[in-house]
Amino acid sequence: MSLKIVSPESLGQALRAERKKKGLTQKSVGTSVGIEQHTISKIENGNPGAELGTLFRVLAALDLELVVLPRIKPMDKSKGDVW
Amino acid sequence: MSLKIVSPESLGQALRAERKKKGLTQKSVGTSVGIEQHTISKIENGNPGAELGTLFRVLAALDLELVVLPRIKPMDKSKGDVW
DNA sequence: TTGATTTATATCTTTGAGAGTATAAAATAT
DNA sequence: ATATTTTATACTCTCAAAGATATAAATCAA
Repeated sequence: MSLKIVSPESLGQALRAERKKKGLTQKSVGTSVGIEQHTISKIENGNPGAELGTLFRVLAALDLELVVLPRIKPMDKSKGDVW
Repeated sequence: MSLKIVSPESLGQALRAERKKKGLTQKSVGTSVGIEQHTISKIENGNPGAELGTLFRVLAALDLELVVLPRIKPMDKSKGDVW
């Protein structure tokens, strides 16, 4: 269901969740696209220095794609917002 | 409308489109989140070595977020697929 | 067309990523 | 509980990102 991804940390969480959902290991994912297991580990743990090239290889391995959306201001019901 | 983003190139295109939609310059975007103009230029031009930290700063500057989705297999009408 | 703004390139420096390899720690299975 | 698998860390090496600064090239406006 892919919640808001706004940081290397939340991205890492999403990637790990998708990988587990598919029953894959960091090693198998890495091997399928030529990336070391330790690199996958670091990305999933929120490494902000990870490279875009690496990210997209992981996405390819998991058969995922990205979408860019306007940030959704999380509604605060106490403020009486109506959506 | 944010098409499939599956590479540093397509990501760069999306970022550039969103920035222009908001009428901002690479410099203003960079300044707002502490990134050099030339760095924004490289990301928009598909630099695969760009860092995730940099990407999310740009997204913050543009008030955008990411979503991870399963890759949509582009339908081939000639194959008689029905969706 | 000219002048100004915006974007692309370039150099030098510092810093860290990822490959390759190894191993420790944690999680899973038997 | 113990063996096995998976994930996290560590170290060296090479390479390039981004900062800082400058300038060329392209785009836009008067």
